[in-house]
Amino acid sequence: MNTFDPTMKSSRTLVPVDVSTVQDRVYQSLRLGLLKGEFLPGEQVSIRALAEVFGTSPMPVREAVARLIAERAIEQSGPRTLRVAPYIASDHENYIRIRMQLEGYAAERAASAPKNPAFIDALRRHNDSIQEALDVRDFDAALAGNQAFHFEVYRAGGYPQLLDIISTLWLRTGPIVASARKDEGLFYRIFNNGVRIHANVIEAIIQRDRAAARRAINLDLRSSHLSIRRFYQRASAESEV
Amino acid sequence: MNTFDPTMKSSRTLVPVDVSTVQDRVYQSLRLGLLKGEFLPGEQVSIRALAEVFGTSPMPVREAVARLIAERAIEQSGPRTLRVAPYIASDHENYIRIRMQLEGYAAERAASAPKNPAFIDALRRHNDSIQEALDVRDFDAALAGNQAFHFEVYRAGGYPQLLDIISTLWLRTGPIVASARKDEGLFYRIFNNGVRIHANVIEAIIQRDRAAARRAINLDLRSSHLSIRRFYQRASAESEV
DNA sequence: CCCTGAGATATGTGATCACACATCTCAATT
DNA sequence: AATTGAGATGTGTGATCACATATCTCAGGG
Repeated sequence: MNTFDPTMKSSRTLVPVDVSTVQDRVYQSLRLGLLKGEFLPGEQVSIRALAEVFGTSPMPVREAVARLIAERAIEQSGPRTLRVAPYIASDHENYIRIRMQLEGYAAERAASAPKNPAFIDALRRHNDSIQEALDVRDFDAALAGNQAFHFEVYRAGGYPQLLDIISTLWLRTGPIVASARKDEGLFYRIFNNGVRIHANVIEAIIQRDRAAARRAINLDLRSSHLSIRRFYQRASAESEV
Repeated sequence: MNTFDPTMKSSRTLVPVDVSTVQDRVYQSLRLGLLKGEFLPGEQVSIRALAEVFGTSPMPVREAVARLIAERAIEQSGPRTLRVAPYIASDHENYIRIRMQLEGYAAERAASAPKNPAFIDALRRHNDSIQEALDVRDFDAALAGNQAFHFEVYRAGGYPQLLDIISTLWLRTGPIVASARKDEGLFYRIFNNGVRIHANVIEAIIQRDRAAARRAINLDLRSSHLSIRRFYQRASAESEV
């Protein structure tokens, strides 16, 4: 009798189906939304409301939110209230310090990793895409390009575990950076400055200069941090008037 | 009419009651169990079984486990199976590298932080407690002493966010280190060696020598890592016989 | 005018049920 | 003897319900 031969599958069009769970997809969706700046720092979120948006029961959202709480991207601000991690100047500065350690380390390793021409091309392409996005005031694309550039570097220098931790840290600071869009001038300055610094990162990697690569990445983090801090200082000063 | 004056509470015995949720307590309990080595790396866990142990419904355990999954302390090894993160040599080495960056950084900062006599005393006391525990072969106490020593250092040099991330990393490597108890000789050697290295850490902190503090902490991590790797290599070689 | 407290509303939390499915056991088939 | 597949069992997953309580609104009393 003819039986199904799994080794034949390459000659068929059958392909593995998606086996992910609802909570996984909700989690990924929330994660992406946080990175894209669709949530404001400190914004209150509700499990039921999110469930309605996703068209699911509250159950999968609960699980996804529990994971985001563990990653400190969402926090419990009261006994029965959840919110996106707010901007707190001192906390944010501390996170930047940690990111400088880890992302600087990853950049160092990227600089000393075996060179690959396609890799350098990719870095240039990502950096150019930021500039192009800025030219047409497409801030979503600028954010995406910035993220792509950084993770291209870290992927080259980091192992999966390092990348994973760095991702978690981006998840925490993501809404904060993204909220800089509120001030178009500020946003433009941050990322315009970033493009120049990224060029230094690329140069350091080409030269295999570990220390310079770390310095450049750290400068990128620090300078955008300072701009954002000024932004929030000004914003809180205005709100007090 | 006499009304209740909350400012009087200091003269009464009334004290805030525990408002933590069940899932919080379950989470803390699981976390402590992982750090104390009550779970083996790769050990399968079941939500329902844990719920029965805790005397709750599966619900709070689900939430707690979701958080531990996000912290990579527990992982989904299959569609409907959960297990404690197993020992995988290359993964563990990567985590050690990350820990060297972060814990080394925290140690550096501890060395340059303003000196406090009570702090040095606490370090010595913790380190002595490890030695005393080893003398009577009390491995639980040795593990606890080691953890207390390290976090005393990190608390002095780290801010809450750094401490938090380091804690998460300990949660992942906790069961692995704790499992070294299976080989009493190995365990004794690791921690006996650790006590000597800790003395160097203390000395570096007293001397305010940042580089030496980082080196000593990194040596501690690396040497115990190498011992554990040998332990697992031997164990897997035996199991193949 | 300020404070109190009742009532309405919305929230996370926990329990319970139903379900799909991975895994194992073991007898029937080839 | 090896392989198949039915059945039992245990698992995470998702939906639903019940509940305590935080927050807000607003009328009543000081």
